[in-house]
Amino acid sequence: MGLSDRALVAWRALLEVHQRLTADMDATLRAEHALPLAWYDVLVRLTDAARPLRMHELADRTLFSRTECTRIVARMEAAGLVVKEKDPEDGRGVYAAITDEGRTVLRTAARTHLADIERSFAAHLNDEETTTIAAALARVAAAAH
Amino acid sequence: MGLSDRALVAWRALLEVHQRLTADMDATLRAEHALPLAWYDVLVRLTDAARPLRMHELADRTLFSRTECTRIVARMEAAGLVVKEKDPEDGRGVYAAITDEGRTVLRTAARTHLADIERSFAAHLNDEETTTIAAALARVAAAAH
DNA sequence: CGCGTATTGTTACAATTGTAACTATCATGA
DNA sequence: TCATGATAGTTACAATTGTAACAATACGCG
Repeated sequence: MGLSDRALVAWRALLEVHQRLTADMDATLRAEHALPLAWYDVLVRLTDAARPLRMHELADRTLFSRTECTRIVARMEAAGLVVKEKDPEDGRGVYAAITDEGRTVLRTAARTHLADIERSFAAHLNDEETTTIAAALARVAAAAH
Repeated sequence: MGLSDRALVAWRALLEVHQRLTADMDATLRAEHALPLAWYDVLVRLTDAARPLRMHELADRTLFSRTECTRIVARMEAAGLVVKEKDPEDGRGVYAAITDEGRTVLRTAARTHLADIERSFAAHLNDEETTTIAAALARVAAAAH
C-alpha cells in the first residue's frame, strides 16, 4: 500500500495553496483593516458561538494553543475588539467576549476576506470539485484528532 | 457571485488539515530523524533538481523566502547535510549542494515521511478524490502566482 | 567606458513564538 | 477537613522569525 504519485501531488498542492493564500489574505486584512488573520479567526469563532468563550474553548475552536490565545486575546483587548471577563463560577476561568467594535470590525473585514476566499480559492473550483474537497478534507481533518 | 457555504467549508477544512498534519509530520521527523520538515523539503528540492541550486532558485522551488533560505542552509551546512559553494561566474551567487550525508539522511527520513503522508492524508481519500484534489488545488496554486 | 540601477545574498534589530515552568483554583477521596 | 492531583491561564526565557537596511556584484544605457 504505497503512496501514489497523485496523492503526493495532491499533498504538495495543498501545502502550496495554504502557504500562498494565507500569506496573501493575511497581508490584505492587515493592509485594509489592520486586522491579522488570526484576529479575524478569533472574532469569527466568538460570533459563531454567540456567547463569550473560555480561553480553552477558544483554543479548541481555533487552530491556536492556549498560550497563543492568551497573547492574541491580550492584544485584541488592547485594540478594543474583545474584553476579558472573569468567570464568576470558576476562579481560574477567563472569558473572552467580543465588543461592539469587534463586531463592527468583523462585519467590515468579512466582506474583504470572504471576497478573497472567493477570488483566490473558490472561483477556481467547480461545484463538484468544491463538494469533493469539502467532504474529503473534512474526513482527513476528523481523522487527525 | 457570492461565496458558497460549501466553498467556505472546503477552505476551512484545508486550513485545519494543513495545520494538524504539518505539525504532526514535523514532530515525527524531528523525533525520529532530528530533521525539521523545512530541512526535509530542502533536501527533496536539491535531489529533484539533481544539481546544486542557487539560493534564489531554492527560494523559488520551496515555500521559503530568501532570508529563510539563508538561515536554513546555514544550519543545514552546520549539520553536514549541504555545503555552500560560490558561483564562479557570478560573484554574488551562492550554490547550495546536497552532501552524501544529506542524501543518506533524506533516504532514511523519506520512508518515515512518505508513510506519514500515506497514513494521515492519502489513506482517507479514494482514487477519484485524490485525482480531483490534485488537479483542482494545482489550478488554485497556479493562479496564485 | 562610467554612472545609475537592479539583483544577490546576508545581517541587525525588533518583534514574535515555543517550551517549560509557575500561580491559582478546583475536584476527589481518605 | 485536608492532602493529592488535575486543570486554567499566564509568563520567563530562549529561540525563531520578519522587516528593512546593507555590502557586493552585475547590468544597461548614455
